[in-house]
Amino acid sequence: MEWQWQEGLLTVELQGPFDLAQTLTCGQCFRWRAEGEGFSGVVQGRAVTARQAGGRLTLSGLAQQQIPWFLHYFALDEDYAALQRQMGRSAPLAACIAAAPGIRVLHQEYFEVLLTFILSQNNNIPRIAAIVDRLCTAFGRPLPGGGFAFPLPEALAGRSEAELGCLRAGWRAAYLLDAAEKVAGGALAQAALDPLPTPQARALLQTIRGVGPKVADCVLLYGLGRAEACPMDVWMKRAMARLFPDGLPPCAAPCAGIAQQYIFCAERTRPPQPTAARGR
DNA sequence: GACCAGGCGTCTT
DNA sequence: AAGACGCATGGT
Repeated sequence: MEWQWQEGLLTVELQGPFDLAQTLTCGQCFRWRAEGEGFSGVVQGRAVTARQAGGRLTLSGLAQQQIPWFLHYFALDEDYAALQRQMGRSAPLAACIAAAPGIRVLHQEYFEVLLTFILSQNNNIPRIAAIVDRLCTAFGRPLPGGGFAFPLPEALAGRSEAELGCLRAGWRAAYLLDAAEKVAGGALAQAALDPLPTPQARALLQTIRGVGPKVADCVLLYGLGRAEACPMDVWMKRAMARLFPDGLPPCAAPCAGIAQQYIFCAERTRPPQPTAARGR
């Protein structure tokens, strides 16, 4: 894709479907906030602003050498037009894509995804975001332009549950500590997971306390770039069963997690179904 | 007050 | 293997 770097501002000419707002508000990330015409967030230890105007995305706050990383972060190096053509061979899936065709599955930072989705269990999105904010404020490096980086594993490893009390994360605090310790210790460092086939990586992730099948697949999909990983909670299983009584179609299997993201968003915004007329 | 929220660990059958 | 239950917190 074409891009231009000028005075700290990255301008990308978008190819294929892309919608910044859909991408940042579809429940896959927790650190972006709508601000004015665009969004602001902290990624890769940089306070970044993003703004879309039609077929053009502009980013500020990043360093020049981070350009390729950020293009990959927004999945701008992937052919989503082709991906959607492929998935759209299934009619119900095509309908889900049509509900939010501009979604892209971000390539987020592994440790951040691990912790934020541990926090997501039996929780709601606004509160997850609030806890993540407090986590960064309390344990993240302060950034020049204000705000805080996401904490390093080492900044949390060895802390006590009492020290995490300020997060008001409840019983999830103990899970954060176990995750941080295993990542900092190397056993669950990204370098240990990247070489593994997805099933083995999934099993290793689940050795962290508080990481079950759902959180593990969120980490695989959002944090480790495994597009085939498909987070399934009970709500999602019900939606899948209704939309795909014969199972997810083969055209979606290699990118089941990406398909799942369209389904999640389409279902979440689905208008209440008219119930059968009831006498009264 | 009851119920719910992108679950998981533990304890029962 | 599958189901019930509690978990801490905050919002309807």
